[in-house]
Amino acid sequence: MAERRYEPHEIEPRWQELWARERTWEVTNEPAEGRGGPAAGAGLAANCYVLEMLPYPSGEPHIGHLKCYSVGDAIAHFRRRLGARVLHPMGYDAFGLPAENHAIKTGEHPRDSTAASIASFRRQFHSWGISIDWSRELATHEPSYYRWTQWIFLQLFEAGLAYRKEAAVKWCPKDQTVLANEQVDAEGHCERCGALVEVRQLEQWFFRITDYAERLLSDLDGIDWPEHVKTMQRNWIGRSEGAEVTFRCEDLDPADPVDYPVFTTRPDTLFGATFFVMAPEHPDVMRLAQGTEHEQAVHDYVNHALNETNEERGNAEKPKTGVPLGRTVTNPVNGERIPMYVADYVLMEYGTGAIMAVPGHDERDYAFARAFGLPIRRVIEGTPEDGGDEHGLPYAGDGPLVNSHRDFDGMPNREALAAIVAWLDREGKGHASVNYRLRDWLVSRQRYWGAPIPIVHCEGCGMVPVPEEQLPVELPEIEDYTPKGRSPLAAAEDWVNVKCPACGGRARRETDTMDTFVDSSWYYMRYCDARNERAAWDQGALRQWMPVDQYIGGVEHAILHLMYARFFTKALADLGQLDFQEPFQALFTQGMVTKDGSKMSKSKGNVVSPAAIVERVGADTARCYILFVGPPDQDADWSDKGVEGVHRFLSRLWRMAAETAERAGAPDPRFPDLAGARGDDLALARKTHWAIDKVSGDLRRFAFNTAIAAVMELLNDCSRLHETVDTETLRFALASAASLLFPFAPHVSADAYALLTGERVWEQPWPEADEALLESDTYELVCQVNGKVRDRVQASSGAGAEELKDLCRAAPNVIAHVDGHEIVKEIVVPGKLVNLVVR
RNA sequence: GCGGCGGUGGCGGAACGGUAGACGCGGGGCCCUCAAAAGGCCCUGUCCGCAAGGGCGUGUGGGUUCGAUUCCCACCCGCCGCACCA
Repeated sequence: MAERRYEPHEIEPRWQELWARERTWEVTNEPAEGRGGPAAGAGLAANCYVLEMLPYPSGEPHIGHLKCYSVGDAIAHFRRRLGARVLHPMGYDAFGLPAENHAIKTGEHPRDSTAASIASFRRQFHSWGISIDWSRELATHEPSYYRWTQWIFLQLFEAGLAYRKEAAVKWCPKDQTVLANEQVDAEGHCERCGALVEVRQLEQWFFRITDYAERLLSDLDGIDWPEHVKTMQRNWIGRSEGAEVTFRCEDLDPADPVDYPVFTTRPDTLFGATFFVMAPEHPDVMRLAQGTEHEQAVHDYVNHALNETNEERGNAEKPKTGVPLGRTVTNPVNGERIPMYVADYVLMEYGTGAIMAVPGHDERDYAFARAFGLPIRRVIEGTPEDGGDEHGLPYAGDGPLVNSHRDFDGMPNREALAAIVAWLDREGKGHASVNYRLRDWLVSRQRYWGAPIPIVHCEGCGMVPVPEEQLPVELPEIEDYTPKGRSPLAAAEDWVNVKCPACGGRARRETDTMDTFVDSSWYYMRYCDARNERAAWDQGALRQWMPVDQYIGGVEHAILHLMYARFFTKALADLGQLDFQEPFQALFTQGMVTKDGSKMSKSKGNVVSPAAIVERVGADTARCYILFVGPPDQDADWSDKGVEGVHRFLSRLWRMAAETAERAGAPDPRFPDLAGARGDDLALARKTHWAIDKVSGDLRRFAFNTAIAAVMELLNDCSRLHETVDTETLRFALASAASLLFPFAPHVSADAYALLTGERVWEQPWPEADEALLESDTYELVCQVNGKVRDRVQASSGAGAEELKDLCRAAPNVIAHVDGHEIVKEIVVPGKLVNLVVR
């Protein structure tokens, strides 16, 4: 027999070419009925949408991409072979800062460097053999795509969900540009030039995601996402129940008092409020201090606070600072006049930017009161073991009210809370209220490489949307990508100066571009109808595929991308553009791939390049290894030795398949009936069916590592028994191994399967385990004495409880351990064990 | 501080409340070979023992149970997210 070698570099391109030539993985938008298939019976939707998060094309794909698409491809293949028509597309999130920074440095147009990266990604995805429907490929920087990004912006604008307002934003004085939060390091330096970042008040575009806070929160209950991702989203939305309470200030003009609402989660402690604090950014702070002895101090304090970095200001450990405003407000529940302060521990962006301070029952207010010598009043009774100072304050627990009002004193605080809110409501001094931590999404960027915001500023008409038929507003060609205090687009004078679409008068284009998260908030819908030139999508096309059945990506997108995409879906559904509420029915988050225990990075020199691995051992080995190394939702450490082990396994599988095919003569699509097999043939048939059962179950729960291990076990049995079993039995076992491994290692599996059967494995239905062969007529009964294993004996599968007890009592080593003791109890677990409890 | 995830051999990791350590890596031995590479076979938690067998073992301490890596309580350690959120 000729020596046969596993040659991935011959096998892999051969199958890739066939799949490309026959467009094997393309699906049309025809309704599913015509296709039938076993899907309906299996309870699976006949149409199934499997999607991995689209890559940001920068340089070459890294090992994290390999993991993500290996997971997604395994699921896509499995669903297909269960009978579903699977949509599995690919695209590129092509706008963004790295390409722009590269352009600033080298002068190369971002479009050119992006095109080069996309070509590299596309080439590698082909070389990995990922089953992609390439007919739907898209890139977010193409005018044919961002035309519809702009269209969606206009939908939101017209619905009042996109708006402009002044906001405090991060500003780099050296680069003369606004920075996104993520471009500022922990110490408050600009990521690119290292200059200290400032805060500036500038007009910016926002999406009104806060309108959707409640639905974004409650709809989490209906989707199949990992619990930790849901928790992160819940925390980010940060819902708090409480009350809004109005404090009145009559100091400026008694005839024209000003009302300051505050949000509190503890209206039950209202009687304990002994001062009032405003955030430094609060618009009234300077007006209030004006003319008082504190005016200069307030001015200095506010300026200092605004220039502090988040890091400095956000530190809860730092001592409380602040300045009196020299004014008072009236506590609505008892008419007390309490002093006003400005302090940086109050945040403008949460609640109303002002708080009532209850030092007796809030740690921060307590610290402030201590530092400023303000009165501290207990209004809820605690117990001595609650801790705190010599008076047991601050006390955050529950208890009856004291020192409040005769109507409420003695009442448990939770009850009092409701009663006080009801009273405030009746008096018109407050009402129950819900507050969210979530803030509106700032979407404008003073950057070149993004989708232009399709708005025209007219001297007469104000903000005018660009008419739909004029979309896309294409990016102008410019020479200099460096921002200079305004968007680089502003330099393209010919482009900026336009006629107002409404009145025909002089107008200027909006020069800001959109945050790249806008582009990626709707791409999954575009795939459903990627070549539509008349609309972003056809609703009928969406109905066939959406929502995504299985979404796959890294946890780093747990909050932003996944929240924004959910917001888009809900907003567009409200606008009648879709008829579903959630974009991703199920989510799987894959863990990171590390090397030597730490994140791969160029500076550490521990980067594993997928291209180099594929070059050395082939794509099947690389894909299989990354899924075998551990549970895919957990982090995994890359080991070159481990890769070799998987390569040996695939090599053995292919070689044995080739040898067995030769021994069997011609390939044959039929398998022998092994129901009546005996001896080793029966053992191997059983192992095969065990593996089918195991891999099927493991695939459903994303346990790819144990699925691959099961095929390894099957192959180990094949080599152990290959000389004693019938060739046909071996052929069945090996073909099954190839069939089960196909979702993970498609090329070698397709090749082995074809050698043995002459068939295309991806056209075969997923194998089904034969119940009869999963059962065995005897098994090893574990015999325990007092819970410790003392012996093992053969028992027949049909044996009853009494028979099993007898077997156990008769086991030699059981006899030795029972000797001299009394059996007080006998536990029988049929099919497993007998436990004798002795005394 | 709050929330989440995790802690099992030399290593990555397996284990519906029922034989702890599947599978792989590493290590040891052997076969094939003039030799090597490749491949194949066997052993491999730990301690005692020639063996049969036994003791100990899933971060720590308790609990529930005939039986706990698994369930409950209290801690310790590590990683991730959020954090002066009123």
